[in-house]
Amino acid sequence: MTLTLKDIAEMVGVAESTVSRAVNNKPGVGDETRQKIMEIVKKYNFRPNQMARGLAKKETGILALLIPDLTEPAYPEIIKGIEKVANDEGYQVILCHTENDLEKEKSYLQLLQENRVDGAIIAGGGLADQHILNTSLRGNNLIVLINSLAEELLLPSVLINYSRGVYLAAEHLLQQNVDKIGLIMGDFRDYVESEKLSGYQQALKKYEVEYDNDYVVETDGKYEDGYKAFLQFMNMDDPPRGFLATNEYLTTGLVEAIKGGGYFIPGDFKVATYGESRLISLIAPGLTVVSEPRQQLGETAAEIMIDLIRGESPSELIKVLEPFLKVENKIKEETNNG
Amino acid sequence: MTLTLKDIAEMVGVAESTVSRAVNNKPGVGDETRQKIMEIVKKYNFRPNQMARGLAKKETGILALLIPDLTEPAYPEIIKGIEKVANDEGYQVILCHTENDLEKEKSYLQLLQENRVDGAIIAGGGLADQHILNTSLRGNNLIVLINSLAEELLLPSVLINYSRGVYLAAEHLLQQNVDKIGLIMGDFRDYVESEKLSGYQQALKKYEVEYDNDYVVETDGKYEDGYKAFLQFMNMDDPPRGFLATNEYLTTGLVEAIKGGGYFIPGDFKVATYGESRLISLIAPGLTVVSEPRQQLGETAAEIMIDLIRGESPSELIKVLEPFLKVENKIKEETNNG
DNA sequence: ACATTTTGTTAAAACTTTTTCTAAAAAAAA
DNA sequence: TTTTTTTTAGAAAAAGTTTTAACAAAATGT
Repeated sequence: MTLTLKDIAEMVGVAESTVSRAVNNKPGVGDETRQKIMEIVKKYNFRPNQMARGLAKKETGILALLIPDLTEPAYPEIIKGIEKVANDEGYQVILCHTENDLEKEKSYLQLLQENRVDGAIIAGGGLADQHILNTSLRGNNLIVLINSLAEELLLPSVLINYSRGVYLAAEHLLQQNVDKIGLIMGDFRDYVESEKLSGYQQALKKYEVEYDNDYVVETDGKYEDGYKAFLQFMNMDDPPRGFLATNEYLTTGLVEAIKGGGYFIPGDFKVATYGESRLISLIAPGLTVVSEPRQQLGETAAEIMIDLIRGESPSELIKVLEPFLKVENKIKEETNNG
Repeated sequence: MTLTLKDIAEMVGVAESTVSRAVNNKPGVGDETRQKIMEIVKKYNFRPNQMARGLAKKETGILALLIPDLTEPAYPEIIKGIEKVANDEGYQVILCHTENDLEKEKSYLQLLQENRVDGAIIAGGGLADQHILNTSLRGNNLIVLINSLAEELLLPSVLINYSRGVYLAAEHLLQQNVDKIGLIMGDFRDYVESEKLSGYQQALKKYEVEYDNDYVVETDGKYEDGYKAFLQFMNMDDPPRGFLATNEYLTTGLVEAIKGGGYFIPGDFKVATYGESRLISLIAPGLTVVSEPRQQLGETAAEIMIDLIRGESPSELIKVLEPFLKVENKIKEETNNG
């Protein structure tokens, strides 16, 4: 049998409201009364029923976290960050694995409507944006986005400075006198990928290297695409001496193709990749990696969420975190000017 | 403004209890009354407040899922299975990332006490067992274990037949006339690992190959350990021509060492590994893999949990699922007898 | 036609906590 | 000492749903 406030009130011989105040560390309870109550609370390890509390306070203490794909290496770290902040502030996190399925996403967002959660953090977006408009999720419903934008809806977002990340990686290659860099990317229409391309172009411009479309391939972002891209590049008259791939799948394929061709990294080819992962560090420990502060990404999103819940509007609607470069496992200081 | 049962009752002109019955598809409501109610419910997209419902029914509709480490490749799939069943049955899953931290685990288990969750599924166990005894989590508290055992506590468990998995892999190697198999393992004291060793021994016995301790190495289960193990084996007078590693980290290290030595798989060495993963399939697509029904593992655990919640005791306390062999990406029929 | 069962519905109680209002007691100020 | 203020505590209402008991109306059986 779990005790209730009422039980404790009876035991101590006070009113329930007094026990409630004592348990919640609120003023209005005398010292000896408080002590007597807390003694019993401790003895029986009493914890207030969260359902009742939720009903009374119109809060649940639960956040929904919508994730499209748990196997993406970035998510466990992001989740960790969110959980950390949320738990520290007394919130629990419900995991909602959407698998890029609109229906699932839709049904998860209903949790908000049912007052089951105090807010929803949506990672990886894409589907969400247009969708949220159609649902009744407006006004007082609390949503924070990770890695996607919905400015028209005035939803807060936490992002990485993708273009800066690719800029740093390209710059690093250029500084090693690799002037022809093969860029292997995912879908251009994706906001994140388009930002990355822009970073590449900025770096070339800065180092006065002419941009040449032939050195950029757009792919589906899979392992095979990275592999094929290398072979394609090697058929060029003037093949690149360095490569930059924008996700771990592409990079893995690329590296395997390079190794398969009997070449060595970084002796024969310099390779940089966007995004850290165990896969990458195992396959090619010497790679230059653009590292994102993923845990911080999650922490920031959770902080904004909790601020929103508490009625404080965030200082900035869109928060951009800076990536940094890890050159062969050593962290490189971010240079300001070349 | 979100509507309540009361609002709808007023609109239709019936009592709240009638609306409640209609919404929950319960008997005792006339056909036209039911229809009138459901019309309004649909029109305003009414959803009952889960806090109030939880309070009244003494249920939350939420399950806690304790996971030690999200980056382990098995967990996303297990989680998927749990979520699937849970959601189908109207439950949400709270993700509790314990990071093998006793304190975190402890605090998460308090969720049960606070009536925040209807039950907890604990994956990977280890810490939990002794611990649960000390907490007040006995009697009516609902716990299901995944990949660990706590028979003394009579907690239901869902397991994989680890020994059978390793048996199948070893058998496959033996059938290819690899009679010396280098077995690279994690910590023997771990129940799971000890089971795997037993499977290896069973296979040798079956094929009348003498067990030799020199061909078995116990390690910390990391990448480097797999790498070093290969070098160690190659220093033997009669090195193995085949290897069996019991997790993906060991396997990755092993494979890299083999490749690094200029050897080929499966030409020079046959390699089998326990547990599928993207890493493995990318690095060495030709490996023989012991594949676990991970999603089913999650589904089964969730099913047992929900049965328990509904007051049905599970048919068997310990449920063991069978792994199967994937020989170079082709699923091999499980043979009954050699 | 009467007793009995079934059906449809309501009113009230329950679930536990928080909050607001109010009364009493204690402390401080006049 | 009296008045005012502050502190402490209780009683009651509110949160939104489900559940129970109660009751009337309708249907069935005799």
